Amino acid sequence: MKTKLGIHWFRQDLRLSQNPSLEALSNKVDQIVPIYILDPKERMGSVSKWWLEQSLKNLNDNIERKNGKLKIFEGNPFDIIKSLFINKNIEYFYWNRLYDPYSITRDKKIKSLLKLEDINCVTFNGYLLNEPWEIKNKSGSFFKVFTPYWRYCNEITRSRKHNKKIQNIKFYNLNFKNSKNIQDLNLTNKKLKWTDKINKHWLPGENNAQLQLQKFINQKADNYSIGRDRPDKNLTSKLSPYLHFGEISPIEIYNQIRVTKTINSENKDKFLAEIGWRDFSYNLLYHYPDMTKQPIQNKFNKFPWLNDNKNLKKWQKGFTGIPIVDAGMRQLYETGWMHNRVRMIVGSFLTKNLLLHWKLGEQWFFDTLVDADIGSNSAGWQWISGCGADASPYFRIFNPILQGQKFDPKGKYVKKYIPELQNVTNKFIHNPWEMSEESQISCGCRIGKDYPNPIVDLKETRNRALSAFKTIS
DNA sequence: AGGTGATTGCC
DNA sequence: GCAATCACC
Repeated sequence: MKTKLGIHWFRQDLRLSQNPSLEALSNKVDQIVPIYILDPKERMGSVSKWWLEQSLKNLNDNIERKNGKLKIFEGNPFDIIKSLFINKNIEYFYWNRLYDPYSITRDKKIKSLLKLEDINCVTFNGYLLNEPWEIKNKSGSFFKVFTPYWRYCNEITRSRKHNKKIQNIKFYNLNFKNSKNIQDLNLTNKKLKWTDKINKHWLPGENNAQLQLQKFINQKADNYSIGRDRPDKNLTSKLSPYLHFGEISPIEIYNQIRVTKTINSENKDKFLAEIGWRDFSYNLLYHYPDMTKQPIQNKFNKFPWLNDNKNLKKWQKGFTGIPIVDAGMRQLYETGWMHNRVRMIVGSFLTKNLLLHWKLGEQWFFDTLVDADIGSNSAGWQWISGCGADASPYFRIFNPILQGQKFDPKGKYVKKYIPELQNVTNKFIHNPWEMSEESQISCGCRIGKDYPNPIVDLKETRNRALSAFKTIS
């Protein structure tokens, strides 16, 4: 009897557990041929490439434990997929959907190709809690504000039935002459020392994603509601990169958190809402496919952004003279990640105080974050810069001194990433330029020499931003 | 998912 | 003198 074969195309679903496409395919075929295609046209940042390489290795290890091998390709997915069926006995081709405009267009074409070739092609949602096109408000439109969006989505996600699937995936090692090894993809630049540093901070892969979730549930979730805002404490889940690469399913996270009795409802609700923000971002991106490049409020096309490459560079490398901003930017560059509270602060500083275009921030974050994700990243930048769907401009000009004092009261976070400020007293840790000359000398930090003066005046630039907003409203 | 400046309320 | 509160940005 002929063995029935099907291909599962791995994309941002680099996991074997709770993978709807894999589960459905297992019920249709005897053995699954797992493939991954590196699509050079897909936007991917430097740090993401590093993560991807690690994650593919981990996935392949898990597949090899089940006697298969992840087949890797590089190039235009349409052409590669077309070539896979030549002289091969493959009847099924399944994948989990992606929701960014590039993937949607690309995958549509591939789906019609497979139809022509008479291959059974079915796709699944393994990436979001809900399909963006299914979520509508009472007037039949999509939501533009998070709170009502989440009230609705949380309810339907909660009341949905979740069947625990029993895994019995059988892989098959099928040979293709155009397949490659992971290292042939050249995802990491060996000359670049940058990713060596990231290495120390992260363990990519499905197995580690599960450990990370358990660690969050057991050690952090109890203090999440208040603790999540404190960059000086390690109380966030750090699941974002795993979610981006699909090393863990958002539905699984949602359900596990929901059923854990030891987490009180306030902490649960706050955390689930963060998972909700991720879906909300894709809800926006689905309905505003130009969102990565164009402001959602088009009056922002007239906004008087400044052109100042020097200030941009100082922001990127963490030399603005504002401690909480610099600490955040240095954390990002060093670890590939930044605490969310600080992301908002540095975003507000770039777009409001420096008056630099939010796209510049979007690009830098996309290149340097381990969790760089088209949806969350562009939605976040539009939100903080005030051109997003629900933004009101003056509402989000953060005062980085107050933010620092409130969320990093002892300057522990600032000192961790800015050694120059090591011996500055609590009183001045977020505004060191206000120290007397004697204090500067006695704490070994002369402002303007050991650590820069603020590159802009906070009060002045706040007012400048407000008048800039007036010119377009 | 804020900030500012003015006013009020309290010592 | 100062913290809490509010209206407005």
